[in-house]
Amino acid sequence: MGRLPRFETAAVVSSARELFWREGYEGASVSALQQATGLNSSSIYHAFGSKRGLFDAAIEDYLASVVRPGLARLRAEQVDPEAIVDYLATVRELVLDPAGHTLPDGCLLVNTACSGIARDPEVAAVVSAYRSELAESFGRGIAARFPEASAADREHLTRTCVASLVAALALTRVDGEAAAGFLESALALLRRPHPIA
Amino acid sequence: MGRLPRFETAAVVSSARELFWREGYEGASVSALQQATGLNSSSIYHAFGSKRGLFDAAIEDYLASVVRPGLARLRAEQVDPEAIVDYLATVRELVLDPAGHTLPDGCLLVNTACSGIARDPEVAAVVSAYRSELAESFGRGIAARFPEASAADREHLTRTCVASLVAALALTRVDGEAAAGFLESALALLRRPHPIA
DNA sequence: ACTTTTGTGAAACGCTCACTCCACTATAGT
DNA sequence: ACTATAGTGGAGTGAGCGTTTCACAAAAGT
Repeated sequence: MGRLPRFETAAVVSSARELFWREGYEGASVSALQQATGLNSSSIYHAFGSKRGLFDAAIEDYLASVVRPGLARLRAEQVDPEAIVDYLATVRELVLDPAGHTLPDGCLLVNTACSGIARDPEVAAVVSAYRSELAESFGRGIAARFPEASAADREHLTRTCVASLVAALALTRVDGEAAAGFLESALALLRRPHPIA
Repeated sequence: MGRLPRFETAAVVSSARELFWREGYEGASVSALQQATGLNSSSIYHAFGSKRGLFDAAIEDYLASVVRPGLARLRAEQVDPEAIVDYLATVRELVLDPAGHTLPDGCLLVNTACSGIARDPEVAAVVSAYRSELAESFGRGIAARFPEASAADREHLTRTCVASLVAALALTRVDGEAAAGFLESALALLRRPHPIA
């Protein structure tokens, strides 16, 4: 019953996600969100309650449409020993793109962690869960690559790889070469025969 | 000639630096800066030209008063082989502080890199130079610790340590334990007898 | 056909933003 | 003492912020 919406929620959230990714939560004004989504503010507030509600939806969409597809091979039942290397090498290519068209704004969630809204406990929990998810996926990739290593060594290597990724995404905007360097050195660790001497 | 200022520039910039660190460039409003510094807006604009001018001064002060003193032992002529370990261990303690009173907001420059103002080329250059400065200092610490390692190995280890620091500072706000974990794993690399097997 | 429910459009809300203006005060040089 | 210069206080600028309101449009259930 009632009038049908003239928009597709998925497309709206996807547009909002792009804007938040580019401009950050504080930097994406509601009027810019109106332009990006094609909805006017009354529809936005009707559908999502607040700018914050749309942001939450955009984060969910980011995880579902950007993060998890990228991690798919690391989340599979059988993990390819090359999967973790391929993942980091792919991100390295993206941040190195000279035109900067592919991954110009780093990671929506890393950017969020460094912004004021990260003081909101719910937002902090989402970013923290994202880091856990990265760590779990990377851990599986590293276990597949170094099956004979100790759990402690794999744990350290996993955290180092996650740190290299987070740092690369944090600095993509200001220095793509440096970001690629972080990933290159993480790859160097993964290309050794054993994780720890 | 002319009336003398009723404030000390150093104290004003230091207060502004704290506010920008806590709230970010966009998040620190001019009226909040008035409260923090004790100056009213006309004095701020007279002395610094713009909010952005005060921000630039705050960044300079951050480098001079926070970053470089911390790196002092790594910038000395003779670098202690323990200096790089001590540095990372100290940061680890700071981000782990349960009350979060010591380093609650990560790094002013990392936060800046993840915000909208990082698209300004001058700001990007300052953050990029900060990363270079970190890398050079860490490189010296690692050369002192692993004098017999190859240049390539030291380079990789340096970048991995810088990445671990940057990632820890990026996530301090949302997950201090995870930030400490990044540093812990970097320390594990440094505590091995040789950087690469 | 009519009621009920829901989405839409446009205008406006009070508020804060970065910034400016100007009269006034205070000092240094002459 | 006077002039030139520079800092201060306070009110005010227009623009933009997130959000709300409300009359109206459109579709589902009876």
